Amino acid sequence: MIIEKKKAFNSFSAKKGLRSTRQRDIILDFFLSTHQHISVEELYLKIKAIHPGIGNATVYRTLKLFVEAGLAREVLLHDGQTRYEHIMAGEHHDHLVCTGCNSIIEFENETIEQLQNEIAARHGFMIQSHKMEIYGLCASCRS
Amino acid sequence: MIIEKKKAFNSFSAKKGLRSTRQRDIILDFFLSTHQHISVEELYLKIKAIHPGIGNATVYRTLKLFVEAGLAREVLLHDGQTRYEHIMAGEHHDHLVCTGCNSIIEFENETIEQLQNEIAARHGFMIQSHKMEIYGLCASCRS
DNA sequence: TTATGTGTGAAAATGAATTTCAAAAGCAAG
DNA sequence: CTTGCTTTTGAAATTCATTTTCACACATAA
Ligand SMILES: [Mn+2]
Ligand SMILES: [Mn+2]
Ligand SMILES: [Zn+2]
Ligand SMILES: [Zn+2]
Repeated sequence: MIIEKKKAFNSFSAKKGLRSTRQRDIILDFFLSTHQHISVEELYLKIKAIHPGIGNATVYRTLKLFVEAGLAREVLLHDGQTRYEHIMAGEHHDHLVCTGCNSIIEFENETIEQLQNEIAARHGFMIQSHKMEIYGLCASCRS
Repeated sequence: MIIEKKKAFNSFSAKKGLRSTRQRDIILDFFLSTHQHISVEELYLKIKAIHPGIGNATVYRTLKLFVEAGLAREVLLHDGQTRYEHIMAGEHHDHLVCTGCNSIIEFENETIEQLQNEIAARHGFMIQSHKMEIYGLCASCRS
């Protein structure tokens, strides 16, 4: 929920001693109103259309704060741009990425996550995060 | 085996009508003699130390040929550089990446691959490739 | 309101990767 | 071998996402 995310960012800011600024509010509003997996440039252009004063450096800086605050996750696909998606606390999903139309299908699989834990344990490895991307052709691009 | 990879690259070159050049031979030798997950810049510097005439553009170009030929795979971790690793035909593995010391542990898990197939099938998706990276701390970095 | 340090935007800088282009090298035909 | 045509190469320039710089604007506490 959007209001909860705003609250989450406010408490993150407070805890970190960050100041509350008009720009961060705007960037958060726009980010929360977008679809998933938006690139920084795309988000910047949307914002600039309405708020021409906002600079791209601020958008870059602020998206990193969102990641730190746990509201966003970096998604690196295979175009040269860093993308961000919304996450809710404790939520996780992985991606089917269509190499034909660049669409993305999200999925969760508890069994895989469990197997990952076993693999890590077997190597004395402590998991912090993971990513899994399956590349191929989506149903419409196959036909 | 190194000789087999050279043969594989030769037949790829022949099939594609590529010329056989001293530079490509050198780059292939150096690539095959490196450890896994080397960045283009790293490989270029190693080569340049012995063959100062070789340019980095050629190294970039040639590594892409190796991927096309099926000898190498691109590995994108979270430093800003593209890395390449050796692959044998039909082989696949995934990575545990230590965020402490940047070391990489490789693993294979048939059950996960199977589950990936099921997930893809469920979405009418035809898999071409996939990647899975688990980030965290390796055994030595934990202590 | 003022003082202090943080945040911002424009512009410059960075750095990986790609492109350009003239010169060099491979290769097939003669 | 030589010739002629084409691909490949290296140096330098270019691209493009991202980061940094720095002067100025702004948030906040006193
Ligand atoms: Mn997603
Ligand atoms: Mn590997
Ligand atoms: Zn598609
Ligand atoms: Zn480690």
